[in-house]
Amino acid sequence: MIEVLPQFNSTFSIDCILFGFDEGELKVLLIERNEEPFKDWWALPGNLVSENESLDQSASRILHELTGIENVYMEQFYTFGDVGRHPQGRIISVAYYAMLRLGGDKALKPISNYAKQAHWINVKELPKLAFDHQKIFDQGLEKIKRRIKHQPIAFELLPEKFTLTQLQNVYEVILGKKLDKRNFRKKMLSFNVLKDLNEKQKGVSFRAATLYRFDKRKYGKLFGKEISF
Amino acid sequence: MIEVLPQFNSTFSIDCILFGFDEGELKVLLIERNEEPFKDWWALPGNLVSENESLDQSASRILHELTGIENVYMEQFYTFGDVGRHPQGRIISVAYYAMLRLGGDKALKPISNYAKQAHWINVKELPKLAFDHQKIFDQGLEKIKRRIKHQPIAFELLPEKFTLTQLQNVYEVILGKKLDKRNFRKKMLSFNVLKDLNEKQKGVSFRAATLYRFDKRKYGKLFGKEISF
DNA sequence: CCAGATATTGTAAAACTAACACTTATTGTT
DNA sequence: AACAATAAGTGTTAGTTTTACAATATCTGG
Repeated sequence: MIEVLPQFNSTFSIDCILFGFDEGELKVLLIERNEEPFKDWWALPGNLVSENESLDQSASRILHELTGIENVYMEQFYTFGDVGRHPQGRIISVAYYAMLRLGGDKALKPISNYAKQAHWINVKELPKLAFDHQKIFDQGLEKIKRRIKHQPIAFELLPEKFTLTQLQNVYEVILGKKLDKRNFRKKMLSFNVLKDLNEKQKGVSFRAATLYRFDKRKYGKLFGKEISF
Repeated sequence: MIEVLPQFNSTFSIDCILFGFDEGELKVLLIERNEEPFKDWWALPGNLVSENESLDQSASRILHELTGIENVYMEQFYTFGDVGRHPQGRIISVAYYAMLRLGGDKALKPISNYAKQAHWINVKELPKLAFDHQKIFDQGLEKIKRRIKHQPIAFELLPEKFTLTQLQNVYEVILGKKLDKRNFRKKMLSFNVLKDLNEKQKGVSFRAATLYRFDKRKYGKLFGKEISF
């Protein structure tokens, strides 16, 4: 087999935007870099793709290495390849995003040593980011805004059992606008993808709300159809 | 500056899906390869990215080299990076699509010598394609189906002056279903992006239809809003 | 039992969608 | 000049979806 030799040094990497939802705010997982270039800067978690893994596999591996999390569906959304984007050579980056449940069972395991620390940061209070990561982030946020309007993916950010008000909050925070409570509930329930658990919220000092669970089986039927908010 | 050396030979390419519309059919531009691998196979036009060009620039260059066409908006839609996708090494491909007016002023100039020939081929009669190009094509077609439902991009496939029936044909062919004539016209005109040219079709042996032009200024206002068919 | 906090519920007007068929204009033919 | 052929052009109605809007119910803690 004749190998095609690249005419110049080049390679490709994955960057991940991990969205989380906590205390009524949309968060993104950032790491503080411990190595040059951009030492001490905040950045999206990412890494070079290895020889024997596909892009999707690479994204899963990187997510796992950086967070300990497995079995999360990540979606590729864009590839960033401006000439000067990486100071150490021609490296293009394939960007993925995922939406995670924070807290609960899946706490974040320590991050590999290439980062000083990792934190969930409110998307409204982002620090200056390394490389072109601000651009990547902005585009990722736009992507989930569009997606959440058409597919009921907001569940992925919530604990397994959640109230309709919590769900509405997710929509409001991502879309950046208030929604009408009655209309939201009517519409959401009409999709028939929420299972009423006949169970109430606990530990609140006011009327407890009904808990719901996302019904994957029914979701399959909805998938493909378009919904909107 | 410390260069990051890739740990293995790898590089990246662009593949373009060029959609055209002719004789009531959706077409795609394919080349017949003149070199190994996949010599004599049909393939999407594509090439390696050069050192000093961004991905977008590379896509424009490749489009120009292969078709002589310039100033067409191409949109990146996905990056294909399975391990075995290219028999000559680890080459991932960033895929773009564009919608072109066929015929008229912009005839295709001869293709560079790396292809035996290039042809516009009906998307319903595709030959077996090289590499993973069938997969790339399928995904590109899905993409424009989704996009045409939400943004009035069908114009890009038509000559500058067109009739409503021609426009409806584009929608029907891409969406793969018949649309109601009255409802289509009502809706399309309600977007206010078509300028009535007070001019009639010529050379037809039946009642001549009114010609319209796409109004870019008004389109700007619509953009962002969602429409649907 | 009262105050505070949030959950839960319905209705009416407006906008949009979907279904449906006949008349008009033009050309070419007899 | 009539007419056959062909596609252009046009409205209405019923059904569905969206929007706007506010009072009552439930629970907790003091």
